[in-house]
Amino acid sequence: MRIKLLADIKKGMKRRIVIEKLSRTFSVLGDATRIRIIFVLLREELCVAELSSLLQISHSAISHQLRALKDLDLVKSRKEGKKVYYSLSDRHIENLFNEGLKHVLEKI
Amino acid sequence: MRIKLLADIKKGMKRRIVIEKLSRTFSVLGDATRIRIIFVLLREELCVAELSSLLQISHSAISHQLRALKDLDLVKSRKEGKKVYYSLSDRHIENLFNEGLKHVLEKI
DNA sequence: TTATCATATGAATACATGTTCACATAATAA
DNA sequence: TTATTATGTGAACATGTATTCATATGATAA
Repeated sequence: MRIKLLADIKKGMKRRIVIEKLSRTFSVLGDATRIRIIFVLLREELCVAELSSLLQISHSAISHQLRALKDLDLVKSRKEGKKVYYSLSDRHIENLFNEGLKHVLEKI
Repeated sequence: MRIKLLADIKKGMKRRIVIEKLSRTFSVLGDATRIRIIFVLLREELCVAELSSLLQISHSAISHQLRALKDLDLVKSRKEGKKVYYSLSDRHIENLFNEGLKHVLEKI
């Protein structure tokens, strides 16, 4: 084992909080339903009923998943009367998706 | 509901296989142990024992996680005598990480 | 050959997670 | 007010997953 190299790498390791947050962010993207939600939100902000109709998933399930996405700051919401419109919270998400897609499409 | 918009968005939706593969890829990144493995592999290719020592995780656990990463083509391996050296399989992974980090560090 | 080292793997356990169901809010209409 | 619409939420169930343990494989050395 290359002890010196390992010690050097160890110094450069990220803080635990960063690791945790990053893994939780990827984790929340690691679900087909949430991926589909984000895909359509890339096109347009949508309310719960529209997402439910588009993806053929119950209002409740959509709502639960939107909460998960919101907890990790991946989507934001805007109230308009009874409806709540959801959209992506920033442009990094589009970049993340495009990088992920590049990787996936290369290996198919 | 904006029926016409929804129909239009529906047309642009990705195929199921792409959604599945992408979500599985993000999912495999959604674990602190695997994130740490990838972080150190960004610096240098490492063998199982080195990863185990560096991250203070059993050989077996490391080996299981490396398999998960390899199944999704995130890492590749190279045998040298008794040892097996692992490294990242392509440069997209570094970009993915950097985009993820940007998002995470912005919200901390 | 046998012994040792490095890694891989299957089973089992414990924990995490997605969906459904029932119900609770919140906003508007009647 | 009550009724209706849109969304949110807690509990429960089922499924998925990470780690440990024991064991297996593969490579090298003696």
